[in-house]
Amino acid sequence: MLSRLFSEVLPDVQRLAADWAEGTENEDSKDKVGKHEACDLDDDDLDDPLEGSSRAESEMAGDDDDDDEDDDEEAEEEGDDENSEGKPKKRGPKKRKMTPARAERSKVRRMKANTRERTRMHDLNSALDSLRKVVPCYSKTQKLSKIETLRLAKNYILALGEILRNGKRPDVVAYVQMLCKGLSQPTTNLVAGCLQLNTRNFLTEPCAEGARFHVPSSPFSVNPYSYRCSRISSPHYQAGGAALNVRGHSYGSGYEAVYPPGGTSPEYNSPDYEAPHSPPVCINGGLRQQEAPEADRNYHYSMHYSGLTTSRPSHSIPYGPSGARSGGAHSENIPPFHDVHLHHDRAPPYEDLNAFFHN
DNA sequence: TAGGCCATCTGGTCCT
DNA sequence: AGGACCAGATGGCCTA
Repeated sequence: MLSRLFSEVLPDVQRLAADWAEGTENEDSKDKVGKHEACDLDDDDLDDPLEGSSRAESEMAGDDDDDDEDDDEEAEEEGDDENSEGKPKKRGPKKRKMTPARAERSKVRRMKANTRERTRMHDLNSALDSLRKVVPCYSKTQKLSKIETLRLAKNYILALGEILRNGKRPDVVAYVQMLCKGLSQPTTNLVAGCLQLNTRNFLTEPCAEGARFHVPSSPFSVNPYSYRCSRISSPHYQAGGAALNVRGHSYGSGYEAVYPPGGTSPEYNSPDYEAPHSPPVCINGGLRQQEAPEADRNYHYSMHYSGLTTSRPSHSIPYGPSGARSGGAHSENIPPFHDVHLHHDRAPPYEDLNAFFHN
């Protein structure tokens, strides 16, 4: 599975990087001119505040690539190292005067370095985009942030590892719990929505009956942080979690656990599964409860993903068009599914999970 | 307006 | 020497 993942991702990354290199070459040079001038001015005009520091030294070292045309400058620079101001003479390489020629070379070097760095970061972002496409849910319009993408990918790998290790069909609830460990509330909702789970169900029902997979320090039970993710905490993602406030509020009614039809008790036993290093899921952090309009609340429809229909009615959770769960005492805002996909537009979650065993 | 996220620039360090 | 990688700084954009 992992090898498949890598074999899928790597070509994508390479292709995307190549595409980008082609497509943005001109853009880059344009960009360079505009933005770098200011920086280059800094280089040339700013007095170095770190006199005698490593920065000054490195600058000197960087200037060692002087060609012959600087040789004639050496003589006049010799005198500069004499401590004309009475300061103790500095050790190490002599600081050379920033002649126009040297400044020009320094500028060129810096521009080249900047371009490389930009390219590198773009490649990194391309790789992240590829990663976004292979983690359990993917939205074209609401991208997961970088950090959330990495967290989700980590959880995904761990979850797949659990599945392989146990060799058993997992419980969807526990599976989603694993996926969402340490993720922000909006991301949690996104993933849960992708997997056709009511977020709150697994928030409030941490384990199916008999499940051994328990998150010891479950991020769903306590939220010491208020972690907010502006990128995906857009109105689309105003989450049901907002209604679930762990800080002394009770939200007992209206919750129904959603278990897979005929789902077996999960046998997760994951001692290796580390507690989240990142701010755990935010139950109410920064998210307002959004009550769906009455019309929405009364509007039922089966979730439909692009190219995906659920064959299991009991997995179809009635949601309003705005994502609000209908018919309940609470609203449940779920991401807009028209552009949210299980990666590769695969089958519904349970078929998805089954596929893990048959690969 | 504050905070999160991001792109970019920059200098330092390490490696080839 | 030059490139890759990294982390800090900065400013812009977006959302609550």
